[in-house]
Amino acid sequence: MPVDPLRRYPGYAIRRVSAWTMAGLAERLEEFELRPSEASVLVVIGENSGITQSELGKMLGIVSANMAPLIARLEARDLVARKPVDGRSFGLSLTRAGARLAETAFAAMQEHERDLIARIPPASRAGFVEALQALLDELQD
Amino acid sequence: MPVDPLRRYPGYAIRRVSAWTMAGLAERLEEFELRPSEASVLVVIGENSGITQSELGKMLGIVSANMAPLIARLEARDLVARKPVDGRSFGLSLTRAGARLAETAFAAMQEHERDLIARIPPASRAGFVEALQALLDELQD
DNA sequence: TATTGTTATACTCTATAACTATA
DNA sequence: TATAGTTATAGAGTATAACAATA
Repeated sequence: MPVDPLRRYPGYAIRRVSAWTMAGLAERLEEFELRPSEASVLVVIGENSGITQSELGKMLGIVSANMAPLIARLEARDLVARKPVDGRSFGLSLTRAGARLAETAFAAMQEHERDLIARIPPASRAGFVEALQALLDELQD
Repeated sequence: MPVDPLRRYPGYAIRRVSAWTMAGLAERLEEFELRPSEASVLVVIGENSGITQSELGKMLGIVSANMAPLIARLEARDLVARKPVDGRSFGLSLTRAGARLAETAFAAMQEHERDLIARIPPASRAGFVEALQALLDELQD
């Protein structure tokens, strides 16, 4: 009987869908003992060996204050190595174990993405992806 | 020079866009001293006077353990009134001040939604909204 | 037994401020 | 002065467990 006055608003829908899909991804990554943010960091380092923390943070929208302990955890697990590039910044790279885990985690993430897309009516998939890309471009600044 | 391997994935894009738009909404609601979750609760109660906490939580995806303190805060500010409907549940309604604030906050939320839509290329808006509705329907269970 | 609401607690993501060290 | 990174702290949303009271 109750009426939901917010359902029709895309911003509200994004919020709900995001929370839902992130919970699903977190569950999927649990077996690797990786949070979503940690998995995305591993994948990005794997594709950009030598990237610095600040570059990584800029790409993923993670402020440096949060990046520091995140990288520290991955380094403590011997998944990521840090080598000074100058006196104040580090080049990040994956260890053997890190590269292996990044690949497995990325596969899980891609499977998760496929499951998500599969739930969208085919006719609206293209517009959905285009709109998200446009919004993501907006926030790249 | 660095390459972002995640940009093209809609699930990842949803996560980033959600965080961004929610931060914008939170900023917009700051002048009313309302969090996004509190504002949405006010609006839903306004449209469904007498709704119980459990019904409200089911609609908005808020578990009862988190609904309790949220409602308590709104009641303490004299925005929401609780009347027992039976020995264990309460019917929620807005006070005069609550109704006034709900209306103002809803207007701000709608303005925020308009700004979001305006950033989407017109050609992909329909698909975007349709896809989100389909996903929201999925998670209604 | 199931439902409603509460309390306590914890996790994740996000953010700001203050700081050190280096460019 | 500006940049890279660190530490401490806080806010917001989400979640589970344990519980009391009621249906």
